[in-house]
Amino acid sequence: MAGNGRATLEDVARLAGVSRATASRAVRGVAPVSEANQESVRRAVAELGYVPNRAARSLVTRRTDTIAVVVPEPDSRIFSDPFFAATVAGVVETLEETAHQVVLLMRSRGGGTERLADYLEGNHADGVVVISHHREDHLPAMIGRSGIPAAFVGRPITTVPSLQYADVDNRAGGRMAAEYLATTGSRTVAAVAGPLDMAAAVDRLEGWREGLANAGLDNTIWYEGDFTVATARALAARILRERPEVDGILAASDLTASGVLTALHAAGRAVPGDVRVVGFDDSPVALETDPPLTTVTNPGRELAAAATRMVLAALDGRPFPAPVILQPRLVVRGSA
Amino acid sequence: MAGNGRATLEDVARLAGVSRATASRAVRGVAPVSEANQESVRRAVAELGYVPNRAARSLVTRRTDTIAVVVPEPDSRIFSDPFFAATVAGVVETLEETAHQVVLLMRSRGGGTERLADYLEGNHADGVVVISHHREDHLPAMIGRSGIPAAFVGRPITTVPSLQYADVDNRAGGRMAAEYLATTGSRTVAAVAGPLDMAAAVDRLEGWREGLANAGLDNTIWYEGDFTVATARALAARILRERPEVDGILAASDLTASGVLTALHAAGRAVPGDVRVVGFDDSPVALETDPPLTTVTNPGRELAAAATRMVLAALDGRPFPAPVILQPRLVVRGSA
DNA sequence: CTGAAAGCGCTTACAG
DNA sequence: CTGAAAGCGCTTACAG
Repeated sequence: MAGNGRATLEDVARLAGVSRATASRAVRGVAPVSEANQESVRRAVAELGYVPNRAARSLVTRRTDTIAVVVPEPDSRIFSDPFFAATVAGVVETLEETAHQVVLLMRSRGGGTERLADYLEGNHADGVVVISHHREDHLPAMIGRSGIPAAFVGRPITTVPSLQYADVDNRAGGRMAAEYLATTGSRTVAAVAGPLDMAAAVDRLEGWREGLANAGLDNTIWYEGDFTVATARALAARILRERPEVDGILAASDLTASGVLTALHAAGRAVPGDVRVVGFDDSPVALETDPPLTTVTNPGRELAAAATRMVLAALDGRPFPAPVILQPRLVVRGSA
Repeated sequence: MAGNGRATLEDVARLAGVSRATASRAVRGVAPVSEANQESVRRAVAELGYVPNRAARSLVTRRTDTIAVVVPEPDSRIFSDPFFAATVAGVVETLEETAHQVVLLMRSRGGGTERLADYLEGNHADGVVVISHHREDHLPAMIGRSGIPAAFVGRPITTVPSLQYADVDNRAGGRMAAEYLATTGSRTVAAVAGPLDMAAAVDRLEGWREGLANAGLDNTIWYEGDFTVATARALAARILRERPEVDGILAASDLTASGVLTALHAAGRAVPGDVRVVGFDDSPVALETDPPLTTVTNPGRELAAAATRMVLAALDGRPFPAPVILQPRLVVRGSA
């Protein structure tokens, strides 16, 4: 056994009475190796508690068996949004099955995205899944330059050909939400959008406006937010001041909707009696608010799993032909 | 240059006109190497865009320059708690400076913690920071067995000698919260605890009960929760049913408190008029509720940074002598 | 189906 | 301060 107490493939081979090459093949389960040798190697591995040395393997295979999850957000609060939490879980779960390790890359506080670029260009990961991408992080270009297999959770806001992603049809979702409010009685509908440097925010806003226009309602009352509760509250309060006649509010996320609800409560407006509210995400938050949220589905876990599988596919040399777009559903609960 | 287009140390050495050994020393910035050679290596590195191969380095140094963040939770919703989000950010930030990569290890859904054990015992990481640890994950024992340098964010619930951790003094924090309610007028105080398989929940509950006893109040009205909003709501509703005379509620976290607030609103109880509420964490949530929360500080980011530095110190062979315990403060806002 | 040999890209005694 | 050489622990043609 090696000096430091950890068994090497050499030890396994010796104990099993085979060559290192055969031991290597048996350990990895790649043909061809006789049943008898397979068995003795298996036994030797168990007895020695052998675990392959990742670095040694990586050095020759030129793969790191590492996928980076890139969260180009300077602010950790992003995690507090259940959508992103689900997203991270989706990546981790999918990669568990393939024995890839998941490296977490965040944007440094106050810093830019250079560190991300260095990491990616350093070939430290085989592939990357990008979560929560904003226009000015320039991730699509950076990734294109590095040539690393990648997929985005959510459409990249910069259109780059060949860039893979998985997304929900946010525009259709927005349309559904708006048309629902319109067809069930709301006459004056305002919207609290997400940050317009993110594709999801842009697409939902477009969908809302389309839906309201289709229903013959004014679609010009909207405010740009940032997916946080605090901003949503402030904007909702402002809406009530500036447009007291509003009887419906479209929120860019469930977290946004919960902020809207708080503002409505504080102003003494009943929900859904006076003002009806529709969220987006169908996250656990939708069940925790009072009343529970009518919202649009946006399955973060599945989207992340799909994006991860895209990266895995690219690594296998069989890239996906097209983005994965999931159709959203409207879930009606108490808020509208 | 290497066949695959990436420069190796060999290429750098050749271009700089030095040996590989000298190039290696210059790249790492370890003495001794002459100024002239330092400069030519620097130039060669820049020209070739050289980045050291992590695997090759790791193979000889026997370090991976990787720290694992272990989140032994089967449920990704844990991330949605701003405290944990802050904690992850604290680790990532601290490790940015040292060029360690951060591997994210979660417990598999429905599965146990064997995968975590395999990973740790496989020497894939140099050290580990544990976040959100429960009694039955057996992480302290597992880590003891593997011998890997580790630190917990939050006191491990199983007392193991030499185990390092950073925590806030949860008991003192609980006491402060309870005594504050008692000395400012609450007569019947109930508590919504966290899950009692976590040390933070146990310690806060003890602190509350001590504080209430010190003030001569009944300290037997408490319910075990799980740090989620939904459970907190249900328990608060139950408290109002079973103990309608309650005029103060101690919540195990800000998220818990927000659930309590929702239940109180739904029941038509004014806060702080009828019932006063104190949270724990002083997270962003405390500013988002209505009214904003009176709460106890629990700086997740700093605790995580401290735990991370403990691991780093252990890797340098200078382990911390004792756990880091931060003193909490009570922050008075609108809810009590 | 199997093994001897080369080689992945580094770091680190060692000798000078 | 510098360089030649060994070696970290694997995988992979290649030949048999």
